[in-house]
Amino acid sequence: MPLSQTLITPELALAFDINAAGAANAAYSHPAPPLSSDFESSASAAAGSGGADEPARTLKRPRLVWTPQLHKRFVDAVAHLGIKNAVPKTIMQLMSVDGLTRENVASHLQKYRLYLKRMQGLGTSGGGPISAADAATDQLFASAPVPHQFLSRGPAAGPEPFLPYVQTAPLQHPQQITAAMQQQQQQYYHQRHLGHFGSSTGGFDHGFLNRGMPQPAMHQMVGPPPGTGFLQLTPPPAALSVDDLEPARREDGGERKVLTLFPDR
DNA sequence: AATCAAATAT
DNA sequence: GATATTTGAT
Repeated sequence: MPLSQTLITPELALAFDINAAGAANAAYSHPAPPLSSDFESSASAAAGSGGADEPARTLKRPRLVWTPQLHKRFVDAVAHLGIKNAVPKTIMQLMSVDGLTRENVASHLQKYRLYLKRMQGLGTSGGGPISAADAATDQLFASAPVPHQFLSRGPAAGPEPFLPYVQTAPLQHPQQITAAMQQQQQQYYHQRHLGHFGSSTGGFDHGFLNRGMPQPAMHQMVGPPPGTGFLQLTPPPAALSVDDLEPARREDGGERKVLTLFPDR
């Protein structure tokens, strides 16, 4: 283990960084220019200088939360790349979410592939039982439509014609965005609570059957359950930086503190 | 160097 | 339980 790192604990360094970003956070509302220089985008600089004081590599970034919005971006990216080119690096680049790392994508991609594989198997025949563990992890994946090409057996399709967000779409009003996001959030939590497949005979209630079906507004179940903390990376109309969000705090005990972009309620 | 899938860790 | 990290192979 590198002795050079032991002088400053990750917590200390992290706290330091929070303070540095604090001023910017105060003015949350205006579109924060990508502060991304701190993290992995500075890899080249770090390599060049060879200095030991590069925080980017030393610092633990907060654990990424794959919101339905973010996942949708992921799926779109994969779809547009075509299965051939859909590898972590390119996916990450296409998504153009600031602060998103290749490893974030790789990890997610691995899970997503397992999900797709399971789906194909279940297509025609009765299909074997899905493990409880698998079913539990499908929540997120069910939130975004699965492009048809993913389920086909034939040779991989090429990149799709239209490109969605390489160029930033014209901005909507912040209020509208917030509202839309909240709706999706509600839906997400709705699924979390009522989720699982209750169906007994025959019909599965897989998420992709929900394609385009607007859920009637339910009771007002809002906001994350208190106590469950997470950091949300928002997949932005324009690239947003993770740095814009207050990093989740990790303590030695493993306790995590929360932070969400959305107003609590 | 990237990627992948499986196992394992947090 | 969800995500990260490690591992070993290509």
